[in-house]
Amino acid sequence: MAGSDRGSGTSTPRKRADARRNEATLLAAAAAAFLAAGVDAPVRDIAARAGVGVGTIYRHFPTRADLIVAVYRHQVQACAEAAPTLLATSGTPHAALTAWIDLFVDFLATKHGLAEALNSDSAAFETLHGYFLDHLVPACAHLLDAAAEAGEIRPDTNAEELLFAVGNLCAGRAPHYDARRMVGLLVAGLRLR
Amino acid sequence: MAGSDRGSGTSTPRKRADARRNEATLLAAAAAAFLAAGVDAPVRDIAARAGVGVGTIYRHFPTRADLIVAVYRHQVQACAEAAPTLLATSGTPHAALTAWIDLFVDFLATKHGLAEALNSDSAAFETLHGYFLDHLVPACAHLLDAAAEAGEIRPDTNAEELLFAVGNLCAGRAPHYDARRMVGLLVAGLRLR
DNA sequence: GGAATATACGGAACGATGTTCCGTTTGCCA
DNA sequence: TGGCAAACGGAACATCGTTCCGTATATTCC
Repeated sequence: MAGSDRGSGTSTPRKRADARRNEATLLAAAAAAFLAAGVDAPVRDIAARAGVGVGTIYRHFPTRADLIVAVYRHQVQACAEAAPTLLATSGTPHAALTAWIDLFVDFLATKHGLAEALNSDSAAFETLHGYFLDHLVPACAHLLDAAAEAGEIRPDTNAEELLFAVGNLCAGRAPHYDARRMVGLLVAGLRLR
Repeated sequence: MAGSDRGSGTSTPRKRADARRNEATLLAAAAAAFLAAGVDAPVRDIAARAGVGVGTIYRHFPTRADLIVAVYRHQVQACAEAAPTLLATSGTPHAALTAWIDLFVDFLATKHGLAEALNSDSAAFETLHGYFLDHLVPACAHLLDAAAEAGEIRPDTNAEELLFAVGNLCAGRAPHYDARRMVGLLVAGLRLR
């Protein structure tokens, strides 16, 4: 986690100093651009913010998904790690599930275009899709299992599908639309009656 | 509804024959293009299919939303009109609601990109948004009211928000994602327990 | 310290797409 | 039939993602 000059197995020769510097600059620039214009911010804008050419972006982050993942990696990880904690501190598994999904919704709601990108079937976003799924599905499945075992929800619920649905509900904004409430309805629909 | 040469109040002079012909051709071409490539089909493709220049498209349908509305107008109307029928023939209001929403989902699911466009907050799609809302919200509200009155669902449900959520759930496709099931969960969440 | 070399950089260039604009064509009416 | 307003076509412009290659520079080796 802390190491930075080791690749997978075969030793990666270590990148040039300017390359590492640019990568960090680019990450900061992208974060700023995403905040200002959403995750669809034009490549040229990000490059300009970082003071580099567009080629440099593509060299470091071949697809937009790679850049998005790099920018939000820590927040996704934090979200995933919150699941067991919530399960331990909440009254019931269903309460923990609800709280955790709220966390996820809060995360998505503050990133314009992220939910849309997440649910795009474009091949370019497959990496993004995969990253989120790899990290968040196990966390969600854990909560789902606990709630199912406690007899609170129907046992056949698929974590991947649920997260995808939540992502969809968070995509798009409208005057009288509250994604949180709709997600709440969805989670309520999970409950056994 | 059947008249075609009257504007609002001041008499519209009636369009030229070639203009009327092109409009019909364009509608057919757009329908075909939407079917083949989704509602985001390139303007040039539609123009080519119709054998007209791109300028002609913009003259008849200033925004893509106008074109989409024109293409799907009849289906939307049919969907709206199905609501009272379903209410009369279904066992319970909630059953009618479920059936009607299934209808809506089926409609959306067969139009690639429509749900996405519907929930886009882009100003260009405001017309589309408005059209769907104007026609479908009353139909849905009717069913919602009936179900609420029968004590089947929570009475504070907003039709516009619900439809928007259903649209969102239908946007985006993934290997293990079934929009119908998720919509079912959402509607189940409406029920009083 | 001073080349040699691989690495990284910058930005021009290309293709796709939406949108506008204006010279040309054509239906319509007198 | 002549004239004009309506409509047309498609070139032209703007934006954006993506690629590519000549140039610059960090690193290494002597």
